[in-house]
Amino acid sequence: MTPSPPKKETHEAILKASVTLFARRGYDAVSMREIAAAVGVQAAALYYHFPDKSSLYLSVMKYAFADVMATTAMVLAEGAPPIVRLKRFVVALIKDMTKRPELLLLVQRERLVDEQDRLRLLVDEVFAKPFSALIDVARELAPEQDPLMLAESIIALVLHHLEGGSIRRFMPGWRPEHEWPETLELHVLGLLDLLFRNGKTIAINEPADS
Amino acid sequence: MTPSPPKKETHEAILKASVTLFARRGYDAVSMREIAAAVGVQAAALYYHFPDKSSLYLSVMKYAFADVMATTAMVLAEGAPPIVRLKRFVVALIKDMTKRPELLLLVQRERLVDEQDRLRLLVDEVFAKPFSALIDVARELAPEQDPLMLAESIIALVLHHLEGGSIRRFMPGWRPEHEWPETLELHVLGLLDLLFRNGKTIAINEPADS
DNA sequence: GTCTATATTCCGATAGAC
DNA sequence: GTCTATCGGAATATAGAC
Repeated sequence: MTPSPPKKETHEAILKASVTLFARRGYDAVSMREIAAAVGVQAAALYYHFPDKSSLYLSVMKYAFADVMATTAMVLAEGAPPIVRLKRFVVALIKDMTKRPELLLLVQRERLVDEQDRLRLLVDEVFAKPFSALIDVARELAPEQDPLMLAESIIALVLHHLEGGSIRRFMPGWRPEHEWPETLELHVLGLLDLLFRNGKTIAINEPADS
Repeated sequence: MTPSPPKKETHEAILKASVTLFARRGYDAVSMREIAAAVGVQAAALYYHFPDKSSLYLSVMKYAFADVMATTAMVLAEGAPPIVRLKRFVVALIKDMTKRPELLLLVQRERLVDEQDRLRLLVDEVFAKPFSALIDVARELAPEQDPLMLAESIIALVLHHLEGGSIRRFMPGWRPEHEWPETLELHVLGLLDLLFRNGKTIAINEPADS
């Protein structure tokens, strides 16, 4: 028998391995040979499944974000006071991005690209819907503020902490618990109480989520 | 005469051109030939000034951030109420990063690197001092909060907006004024008043800055 | 579908003339 | 200090056998 029998699922195996590699090291730094090695095939086999490297990358992005943000958007739409929906969104976002850190890395890298087509695609297919829901909540919660700016600030508070891990370790005063998701959750929810409840805590009674 | 007479300032010209290239496209995507072309010399000439590409990159980082953050740290140390110092810091940070967007890009890219030596160096030589000052202000301003988390959140509120430009343009509800520095300044200062002054505005009486 | 083999291009870096 | 010329290697991608 052949040492590695031909698999029917190579296509998806390529996508899966590519997500990890592209996320950790970026498009330029990852070679087709490397992806092939991770899958267990020769580099030439990749070109049977994808026409070239950049097409593969686009497929990887669609594959990686296929299901995300669906539950996140749902949390925002439920019938509850806006501050509660917002807090649930923050909790869900922290959990999702902690569970799949590659997604965060892919977005971080994509924000550095200036190919408008790719960005447009990513926004339309992944972010547009939950972001609209978040803007609606922001408008309801603080009508006197610019809803888009406020929505981005909420996202900033969550994502910047999660993205900063590698560099924050060296900042003066850093301790390991600064990397814990619970620490971030407590911190951001506290800020939201300060911002919209004059510091009074409001419970959120966790709904079933992802 | 030779068409391009040998310049004494080639060393700095290399650094200057490299800042732009590395910022816009990243370490891997920029070739030595490309840098040389931007300077107007042959690739081999670069190796007279710098031993190799990674050494060049390190020199580029030191060069780019040499003066920045110095004035920023000063703003934080002045004798004034902590909320005022914090607001001045935010204003200075927005101005600096708007004036030199390459710096923002370089930091964005560096946060995706996991070479600990490089990150350690960048933090020690560039960020440690102003960040410590920011933490001190945060501690003074809100003793019940974790100062490091709060400091990072302040930075998040500024940087995330500035970094998001390319992708935010496609978000639903976006308008051109969302890219204006004044819009961001007004927004963040408003949030700080909500957070630490129960919504009451406090003026900051701009000091002389960079 | 996957392989081996290879064409082609580009990379970082060096040698040596001037 | 900068040049021309080039080495050695690794990259993407293709051709054709199986």
